[in-house]
Amino acid sequence: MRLIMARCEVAYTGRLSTFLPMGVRLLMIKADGSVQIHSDGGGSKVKPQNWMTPPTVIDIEGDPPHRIEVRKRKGSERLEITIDEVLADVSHDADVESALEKDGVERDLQELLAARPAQCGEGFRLVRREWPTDIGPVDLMCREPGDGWVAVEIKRLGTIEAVEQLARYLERIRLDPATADCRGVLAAQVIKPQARVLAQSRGIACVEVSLEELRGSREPDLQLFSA
Amino acid sequence: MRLIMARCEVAYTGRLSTFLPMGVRLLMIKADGSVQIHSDGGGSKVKPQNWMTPPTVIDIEGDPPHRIEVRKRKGSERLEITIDEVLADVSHDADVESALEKDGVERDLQELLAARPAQCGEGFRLVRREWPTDIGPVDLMCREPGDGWVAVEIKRLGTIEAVEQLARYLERIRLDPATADCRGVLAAQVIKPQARVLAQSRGIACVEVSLEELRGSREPDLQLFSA
DNA sequence: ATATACATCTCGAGA
DNA sequence: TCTCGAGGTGTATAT
Repeated sequence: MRLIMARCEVAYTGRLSTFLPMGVRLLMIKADGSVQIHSDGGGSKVKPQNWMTPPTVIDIEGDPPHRIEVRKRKGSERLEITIDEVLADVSHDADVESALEKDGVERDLQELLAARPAQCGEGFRLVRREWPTDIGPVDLMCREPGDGWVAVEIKRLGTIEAVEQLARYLERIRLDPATADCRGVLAAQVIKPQARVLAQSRGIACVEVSLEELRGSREPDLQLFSA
Repeated sequence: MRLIMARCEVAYTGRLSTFLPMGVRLLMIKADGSVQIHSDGGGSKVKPQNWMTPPTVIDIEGDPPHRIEVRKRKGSERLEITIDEVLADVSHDADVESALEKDGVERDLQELLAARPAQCGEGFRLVRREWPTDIGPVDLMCREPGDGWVAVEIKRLGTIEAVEQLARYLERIRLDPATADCRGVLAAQVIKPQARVLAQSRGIACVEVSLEELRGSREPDLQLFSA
């Protein structure tokens, strides 16, 4: 990783055109060929003001560098950095291996709910995860106590988009006479008020579920024995 | 801006939980209180492996630092950095003023199409930009040669979501008898194949528009005189 | 402060 | 290679 603190101006042309006037910024060039330009807050906070994702071709002219050109290996994007003054220029070997371990993403929620389908609705029994439709898989397909079908869409955050997505699935599922009666349930850790309203008008039920409670709860089968 | 190259491990708890095992990484602490941790490619390229957006409270323990704790000023997010070895630690004053000038974002596209509505469809005349509905404004409302209404949704990239959004607007617009016959047109620089298919089934027309051609074309009025 | 929509979104999985 | 969907999305704007 090469870090250059420099007074520079930056022009990007590609998906759109941008220009960043002369000023002091950090140029970060990673081993994978990605490049990013950071100011000290101001406009951008965590996002770089300019960047290019790999694969790239990087052309550094001069030592100390006075011009850096970054091009995408495929496509016509170009980042042109004109350097007035280099204040610092260091290289370090940083870690490239260890992966970030995540816990609590949508996948985890889906696994927990697949093991405890009754948390999505009274008496729900899981028929299958990732139930296929011709526009993609529904997260959970269950049956209610009366044997009616229920499609469950799982999200961390329940939005209007999630409701629309489930509505699209339901359209397809109901085309099959075998599942023509299928209901829809949106299960999420948090459900936005507007999503709730739209779900209501689309006849879709909403359930908020807590990761902690799911983790704490025993499996339904075990609860039977412990009761 | 403070840049620390360090062998460290990072634990984040908040919206979810993550853990990053010991390894050499760049810690970037900006003047605005934002913090980001970059590896040298690998998993993340342009995105930091961990980060926190301002406003934050940053607690740096030791000199050289052996532990850094970052907390959100509001909420319960926490980033805990345990440092084994500091390889470099420098501070610089980077630019915080100058704004990035952009050209070619959706706003620009909307302005150009508002001035040249016929690019969205033969003989379209603009009635108004940002036509209000009770769920948000439609980008352009036009009339066709036969005086029928057309709602135009403008995107840089035409996706399924864009089609659904326009479909929601059309639902509302058609509730008003005055505009019950309203058609829909999705105008974008690029339209995804799946979006095209969904648009077809929703009775929504698709138009791909080029920023360059829009810029190059004269206004319809001027073309009349030049012809 | 909250809600909404854009983004050079980025990034990974799957076909 | 392309397409689709998730993201600790981030970020700005309007309410």
